[in-house]
Amino acid sequence: MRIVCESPYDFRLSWRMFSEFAGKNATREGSLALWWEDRPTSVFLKQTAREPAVVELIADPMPRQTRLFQQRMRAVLGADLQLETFYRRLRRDKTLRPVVNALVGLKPVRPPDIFQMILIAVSEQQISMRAAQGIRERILSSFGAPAGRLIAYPRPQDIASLGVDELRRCGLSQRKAEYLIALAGGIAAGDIDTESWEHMPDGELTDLLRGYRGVGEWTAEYILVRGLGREDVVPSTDLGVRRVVSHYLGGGRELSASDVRELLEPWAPWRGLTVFYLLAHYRMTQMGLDQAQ
DNA sequence: TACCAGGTAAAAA
DNA sequence: TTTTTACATGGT
Repeated sequence: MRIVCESPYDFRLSWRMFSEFAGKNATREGSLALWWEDRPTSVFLKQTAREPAVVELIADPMPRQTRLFQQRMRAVLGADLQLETFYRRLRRDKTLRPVVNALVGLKPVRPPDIFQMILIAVSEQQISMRAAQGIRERILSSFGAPAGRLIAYPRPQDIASLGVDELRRCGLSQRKAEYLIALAGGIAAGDIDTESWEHMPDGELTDLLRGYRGVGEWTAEYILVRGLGREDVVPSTDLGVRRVVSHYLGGGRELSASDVRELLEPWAPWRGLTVFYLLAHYRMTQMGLDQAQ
């Protein structure tokens, strides 16, 4: 299967950011596992051309409804995201110009499934990314579905039927286990209609999500920007966001959430995407830029 | 060892 | 109504 993406697009660079904490759900080299047509499925992705940007994809087993699958993969890759206007705007700023220029073709990769994103978000509440990753690995091992060498995240119906202590044994807190089981049950039963989330306006959807137990401001915004590709949404209370915004735009001083909102105001309607670029640049600067290539 | 890490809900004040 | 507390793991 062949996916043509809006260029510029650098798949390797983009995938690095996604796969860093993916554990057994995805490899650094460009494969991932997901449930598709009721089967755990492995997908292998590789960019074969730059201009136009083409990603070749092989799925195992191959989906029957290839059009829907292609649509999903386009969303995962951010195939329709156009970066040029965003770049033109950021390059007018002398601080952000080098950030953009170091990361040309970077797009946020979306988790292939919205419940997977919910699970990631809840697991990352409060504790470090590393600690959360360990917990997710145990959830994958215990309740995920092997697909080749990888493991697909459990579906809502898989989590809905669990007892709280089964998730606690993976390292989730009592509370988080309750949140996830209730959310999974709501989705499995159809009371929570994640399909309808796709086309709701940012503010309305954020409010809806915050109505669910376990989903506060941070989690709702995190799901919107990372899970649904909402380019303007920023979890401004997020410690990592406050750190990078301070580093690049705030002169290194400690920032409150409202400081973050104020400093990012000029970058609408790409505030979320701007922060993604800052986070990516910061991370790569820490690791050394050569490794990023 | 203690404390913090890409928060949240519920108890206490 | 606002403030404080418990919670889970992993790194320092």
